[in-house]
Amino acid sequence: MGRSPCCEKAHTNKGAWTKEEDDRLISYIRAHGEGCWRSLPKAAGLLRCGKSCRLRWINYLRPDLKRGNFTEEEDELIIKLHSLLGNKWSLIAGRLPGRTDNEIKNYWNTHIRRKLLNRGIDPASHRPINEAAAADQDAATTISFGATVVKEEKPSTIEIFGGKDIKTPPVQEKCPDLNLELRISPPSAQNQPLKSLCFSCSLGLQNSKDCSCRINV
DNA sequence: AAGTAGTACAACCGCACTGGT
DNA sequence: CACCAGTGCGGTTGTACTACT
Repeated sequence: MGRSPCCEKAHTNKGAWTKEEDDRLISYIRAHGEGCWRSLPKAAGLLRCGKSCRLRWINYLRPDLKRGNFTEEEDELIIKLHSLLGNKWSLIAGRLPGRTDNEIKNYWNTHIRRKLLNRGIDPASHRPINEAAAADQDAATTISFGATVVKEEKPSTIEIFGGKDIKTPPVQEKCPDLNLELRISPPSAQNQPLKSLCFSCSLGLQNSKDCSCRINV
């Protein structure tokens, strides 16, 4: 049995949003707030599916969005976060106020990828391109993922970013040279007094090779 | 000026996850 | 426990714009 479609496609608009549609969406959300995207289009008088409304609002219409070019600092932060998190665009966006996952994803694919390639760095692994190619060959024959070999069959839940749970995949697929052995511990263990944290630790990646504060030592 | 290639980004699609029943 | 609806995420596509020939 298949999942029912998210909307009645025969009666929905697709493609670029018009100014009038934007205005309708903005005024509806201002009046009623976000939530219940499925029923929103009908209530707002929009011939769009809820998904489309949500995307338009989150990626384009939200008042707290920072439009315009990325700064050099933002570039470096994205690269750093990507090396730690992989293609977890929503998590990366969470560390960049005013930026959306879609925006960062697009920016990565159009600008940063090229920038890293020009530096001779493989954008997927964040290793020098020669080394990354060699690692790829290894992976093709041994199915090894470098320093981190994940044996568990089922995903486990880890907590990072102030309480948001994410699932780790059963296979570690990104940044093979990074130790992403994330701390899984009862809440009591997380209530250690806070030292001043380095960048990696502030992300919940205490055992990362990038850790400079050695909080766990 | 016209045609073509490259780039940037908005939007769509499909799948996974979550919570309610 | 299974099922389902709603939502969120990541990958991909479509298209407008710009640069180049």
